[in-house]
Amino acid sequence: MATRLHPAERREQILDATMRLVARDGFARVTLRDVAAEVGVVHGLIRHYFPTREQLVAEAFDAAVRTELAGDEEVAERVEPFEALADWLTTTPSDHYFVWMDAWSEAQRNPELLASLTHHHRDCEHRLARIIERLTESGLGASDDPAADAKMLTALVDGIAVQHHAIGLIDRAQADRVVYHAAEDRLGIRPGTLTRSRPTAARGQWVAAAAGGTAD
Amino acid sequence: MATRLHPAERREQILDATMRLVARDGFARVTLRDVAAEVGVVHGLIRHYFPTREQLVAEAFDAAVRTELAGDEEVAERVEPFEALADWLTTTPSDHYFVWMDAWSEAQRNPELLASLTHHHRDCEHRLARIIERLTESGLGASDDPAADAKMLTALVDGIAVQHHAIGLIDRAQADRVVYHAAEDRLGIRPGTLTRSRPTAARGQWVAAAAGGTAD
DNA sequence: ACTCCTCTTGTCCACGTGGACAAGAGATTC
DNA sequence: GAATCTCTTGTCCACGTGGACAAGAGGAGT
Repeated sequence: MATRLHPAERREQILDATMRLVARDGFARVTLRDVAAEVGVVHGLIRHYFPTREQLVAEAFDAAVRTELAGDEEVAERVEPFEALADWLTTTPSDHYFVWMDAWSEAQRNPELLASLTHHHRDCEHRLARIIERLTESGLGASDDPAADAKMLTALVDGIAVQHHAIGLIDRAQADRVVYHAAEDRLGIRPGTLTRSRPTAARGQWVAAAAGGTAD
Repeated sequence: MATRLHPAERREQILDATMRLVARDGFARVTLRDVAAEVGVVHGLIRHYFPTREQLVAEAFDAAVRTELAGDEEVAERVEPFEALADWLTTTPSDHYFVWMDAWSEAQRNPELLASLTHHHRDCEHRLARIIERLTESGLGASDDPAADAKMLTALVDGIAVQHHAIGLIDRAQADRVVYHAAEDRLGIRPGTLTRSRPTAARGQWVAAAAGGTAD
């Protein structure tokens, strides 16, 4: 039925399909048969590429985040620090955050996923620390301890994302305001400097807009 | 087999058992049969009390949080503001946070759970705002907008909890430090004033210590 | 044309799932 | 003591699950 693909392509196709389903249904609810149906093959084939369901979802998460973050670092180095900072603080689209939140709880039962999560979280934090360093170097802001400030702001962004995306307690504008305000305060930036520059979800989304949910 | 209980007792027993399992396995993995086995009854009985699995877990979460928070408000009003603040910011035990994190992602697929989550999150935030008000009234701190500061600190605490409990990126001391420092900074409190007073998890835990995990 | 080799399929299994339901057990009421 | 009501049980169902496996399909290399 399905035309024969190069193994690498097929693999990637499976990982993509997996993430699409994880974004919609959560890690725990994605079955091999769902993934197979999404790809358009028989469920036995999924097992041919990934020995267990756990490995499949962990690898899919890792690949997806890797893709999501690819190139961001170079972009962040090129644009001016304020824009890089504002982007870092606010541009993660909603469906990506659902996956992160789900990963937080799923990681307790999936060591591979935990490892991936730890690695990428640390990576994101380092990137923010680098932006803060550039900010300090160029005299646009001040930070005694970029790593500590990055850690605090990372936590704040995650917590605000929960309030916005998961609980729906605040809208996007409020979420931006809280985060920008805290960053300006913490980094000695004149209030009102940080603004959202990129439109939401400039990067590719996992869940097609056709699925019916709003993009934000 | 199981001795006959008053309906209300039996109900509560089922809700307790459910939360114990949710804390261990996550919302998505708790089955009616698991709950029945935990209580020591037949799985049909669970259905007698709760028509669907969704309602069971949502109600269990609601009841558990209600119990967890009961009395805290009165305590917070009695003790001095610094202690109330420090307690609010840091005393939630690990297994409780696992449940909260799990609820964040589960809420996307369980409207009742979302409603409960929204309600309790708002409640927690209000309680913190009240503590901040008392702080300002007594001249121990300053806040132009207690609600906004409470929102920001709530988000920070949640985000730090993710880094500590879920990802294991930082230890408890670091987590405390970040949160206390941010609160002191935000509320005009002299650095180093806030300290952890209560031992961890003074309140009842959902997962027995005998389960093997550390209490923190 | 032939042989490999890997991708791909279809089918099988034992098991667990949420849900349904009739029958039984216990207390309460009359 | 009999009727009633609700809690409780055991058993049944159709379905979906992860996993296993033999057989087939289709290129690549010779």
